[in-house]
Amino acid sequence: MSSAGMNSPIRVMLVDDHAVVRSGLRRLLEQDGGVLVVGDAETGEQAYQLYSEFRPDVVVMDMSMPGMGGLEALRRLLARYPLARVVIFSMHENAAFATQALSSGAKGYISKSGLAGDLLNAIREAMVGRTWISPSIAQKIALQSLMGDDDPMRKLSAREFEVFRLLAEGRSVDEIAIQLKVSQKTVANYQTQLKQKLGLSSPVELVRMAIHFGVIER
Amino acid sequence: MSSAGMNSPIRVMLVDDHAVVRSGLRRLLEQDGGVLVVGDAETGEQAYQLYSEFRPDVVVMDMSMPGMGGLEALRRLLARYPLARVVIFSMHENAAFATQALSSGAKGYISKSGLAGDLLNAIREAMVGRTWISPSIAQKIALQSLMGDDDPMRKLSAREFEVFRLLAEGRSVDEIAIQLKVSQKTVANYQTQLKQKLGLSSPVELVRMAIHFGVIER
DNA sequence: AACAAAACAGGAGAAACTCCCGAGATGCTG
DNA sequence: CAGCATCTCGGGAGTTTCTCCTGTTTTGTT
Repeated sequence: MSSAGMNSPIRVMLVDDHAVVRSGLRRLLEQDGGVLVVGDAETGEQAYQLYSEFRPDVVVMDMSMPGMGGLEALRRLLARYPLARVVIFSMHENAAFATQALSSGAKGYISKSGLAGDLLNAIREAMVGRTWISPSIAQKIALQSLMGDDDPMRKLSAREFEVFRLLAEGRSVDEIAIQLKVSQKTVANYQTQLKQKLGLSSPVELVRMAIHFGVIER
Repeated sequence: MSSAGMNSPIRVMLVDDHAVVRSGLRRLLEQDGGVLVVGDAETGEQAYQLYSEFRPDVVVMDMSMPGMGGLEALRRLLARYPLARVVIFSMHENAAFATQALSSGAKGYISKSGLAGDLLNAIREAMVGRTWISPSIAQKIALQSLMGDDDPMRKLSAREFEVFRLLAEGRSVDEIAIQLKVSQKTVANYQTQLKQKLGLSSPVELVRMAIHFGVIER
């Protein structure tokens, strides 16, 4: 990182659907961290539109947002602005999500339940092109890649994972089709593929697997 | 209960698929409790066949057994021998199962994680025709019947509950049909009814409800 | 005995899923 | 950059699975 303290601050854009969270983060980052929050957005769509206006160095994005959701937003943003540096800030203390986010191109994955310093670390690292992961999550990923407890979730493509998640949350095929703006046919086909890839025979097993790997709560 | 201590022991039959558990229980009951274990069985089917041979005063039966399972075994046993006194001995610290067992005619519902004395209590009470429930479970049932947290599970008949449980565990309709020795048609129909009674629209919600009420783990 | 509830299952049509295929996009990799 | 693999997306056609309705038989209750 560029040596001492008198540098110009890192320009950050916050994306989170909860206004209070955004305010809190802004306060936190600006007071503690040599960061300037140049703008924020409530949804992935908005982030996508405002990115070119704010021109942030780093985007800090919540993962669970209404609408397209963080993962989808991440991928679209990167598709349009390949040089964007995005740090995912998630409530999911969970390897499956992290893997997905990172392999979709995120520069960091930070758990909301971690320390404030972690987020700053991630932002600073992202700024210089490196990747930073919450220690607790790094631990989990490392562990499960060492153990044979191999997460079948990693075999899923981004889109597949998305469909998997939505299915597990109880959305119907039609709802998902609408949300992702594709045909029911496509979603139905994804569903079939998922069952194959994960070795599932019933929708019920899908849910249980999702719960087991922490993709959904409860 | 018949006054003092010099009575002939209570004749008990143990039904549990784990041999070690049976041995342990036998030891426990015979040493501490004025009980004579006159026989045991590993499955519901076996219990059904051996009942008339052993003629126990009380049957102590595990609830989660392979094959037909404890609930089914209980109901068949009682169908054939209406005077049988059965105490259910379960790993499920859980009101839904208890309610089902009791309303199927069990004389007691004891949690495996409870005290040894509870089981003896239940056996002695069953012997004289009374019903005994683990205090912790009694608490739960009492609480939820006082609170409006009304367990929709109680609206299910025994058979419905069974099908519900198996579905939630991820069994397919066909598997269930075979296991319960009924047609797929019947199971499919139960499934539809369940969704209606419980207000479920997707298999996913079924699993979640099952987890919420402790019918399945995780 | 009469009645209600539960268990069981068939038929017919609707909905959902599977399997197969192919087109267009993107991304590596030699 | 050409070639090959992967991903995304969806149509067609057939199969399976649900749903809704109906009816019989058993069981339990008053």
